[in-house]
Amino acid sequence: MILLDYRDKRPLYEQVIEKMIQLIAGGGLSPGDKLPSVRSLAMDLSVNPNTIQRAYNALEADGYIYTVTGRGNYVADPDAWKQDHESALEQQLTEAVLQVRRGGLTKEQALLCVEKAFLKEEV
Amino acid sequence: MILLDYRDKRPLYEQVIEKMIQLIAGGGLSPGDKLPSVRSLAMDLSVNPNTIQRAYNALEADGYIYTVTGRGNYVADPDAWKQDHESALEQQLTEAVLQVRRGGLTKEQALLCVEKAFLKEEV
Amino acid sequence: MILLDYRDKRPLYEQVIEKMIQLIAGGGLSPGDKLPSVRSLAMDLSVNPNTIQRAYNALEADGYIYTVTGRGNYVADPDAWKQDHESALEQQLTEAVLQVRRGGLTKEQALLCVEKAFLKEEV
Amino acid sequence: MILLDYRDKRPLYEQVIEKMIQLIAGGGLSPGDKLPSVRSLAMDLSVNPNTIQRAYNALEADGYIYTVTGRGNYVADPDAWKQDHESALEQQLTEAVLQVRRGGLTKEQALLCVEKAFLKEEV
DNA sequence: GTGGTCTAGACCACG
DNA sequence: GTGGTCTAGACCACC
Repeated sequence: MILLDYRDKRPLYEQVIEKMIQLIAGGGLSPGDKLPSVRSLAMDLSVNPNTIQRAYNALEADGYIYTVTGRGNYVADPDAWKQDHESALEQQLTEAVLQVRRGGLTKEQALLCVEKAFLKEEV
Repeated sequence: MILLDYRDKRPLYEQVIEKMIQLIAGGGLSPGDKLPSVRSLAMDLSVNPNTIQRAYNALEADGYIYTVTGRGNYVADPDAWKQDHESALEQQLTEAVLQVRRGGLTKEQALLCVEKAFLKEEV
Repeated sequence: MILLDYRDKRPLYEQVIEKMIQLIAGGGLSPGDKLPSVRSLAMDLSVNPNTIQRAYNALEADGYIYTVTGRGNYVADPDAWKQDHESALEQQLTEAVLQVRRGGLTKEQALLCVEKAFLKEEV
Repeated sequence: MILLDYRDKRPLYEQVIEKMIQLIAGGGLSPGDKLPSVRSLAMDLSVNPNTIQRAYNALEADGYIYTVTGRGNYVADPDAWKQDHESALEQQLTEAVLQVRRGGLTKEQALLCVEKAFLKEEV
């Protein structure tokens, strides 16, 4: 369901969050679907349950999932996060562009990068 | 000359590196110019000299500056890093775009972000 | 695993880097193998952990190893550095030959030195 | 007469020694020729006189020049250093070859480097 | 005075 | 316990 990259410098729970959001926003998981339990996913990924718990907490705080104590975690209704999600992505990208602009990259080069990133089939 | 942001999560020396590269690539410092000495810059920023040393070492390793022991650090010839620098920036941005794309952002939205980031006057 | 030469004028961390590269390039350490931890190697060599840290950082920057925070350091995939490594060695040797040539050594004498250096069994 | 490279990591006096030996062994300076005075060469190179003094001392110790107090420094008779000089160069190169060999370079690659270094016209 | 290296000891994030 | 960062203070080489 998810594959972790141990060479990635970011904390593992951030990777879990990112992958989960991708699954949810990409349609791999539909509203109401049950997420794997904290313990089982932790086993799957050979990771400490705390790591998964932390990720699920963050996902719930951001409205992507909701938790029913004693039953499990479920994908939330899209209405709750759709706009927030997109504006967050836009802000993230705008910040990245600003940074390379500070480094001296021109607008044309930046636009080319966008084109290039949207060329490849696989994501 | 440089201002550190203590709320920034990244290590201090990385901030120093980034700011210095911006100064050099942006023309604030010209080839042959002398950088502030390790100790004086450390004093200015209220930071340990080792932190500055580390940043200068990295800048030298990447060809942005060169060091003359007992004399100081100087901005290197642009030929050495110009292409590497730009291709690194492009790769960085492409990676960022790919990431938001995975999050579900469309190409149109991405292009808009670039426009937006290049609108503002200040950098 | 490694032996430091305290009479060597070069910094200790450079010696560690060199020995590690020899171990990796020489096959003494295979891709995926775990390196000794920063602290344990520091203990072994009676050296400050920072010194080892510095060497490992350099090795990672050059692609010889990769680091997983909280887990350890591992030998990287050879594809990443094999060509870079050889071309660096060749450049280093060519530079050395040029230097003795400037000193007046003939090509024949230089070739003899190579033969001599490849005669001895031990490396 | 001599040009210093401030980017060179070695001490300045070592550069002066090397350049002088090249001049002498290469025939740019003949036995009996007068070297520039410590003070004048120091002025020329914008360097502290101590640096030149140190180089001249080393050159005299190795038999390349001889000093007449109050008169100046002169190129010595080749018989004094010719063999020492060559065997020193050979030892230096052999050591360099051993080092790249330890790094995994093959004998064939090493021989190629020698050929390459002797191809270029300029020295 | 300059940069460079090393040590000692502290704190943090991750697991 | 793992690596990573930062500080403080010392010593060295070069100039």
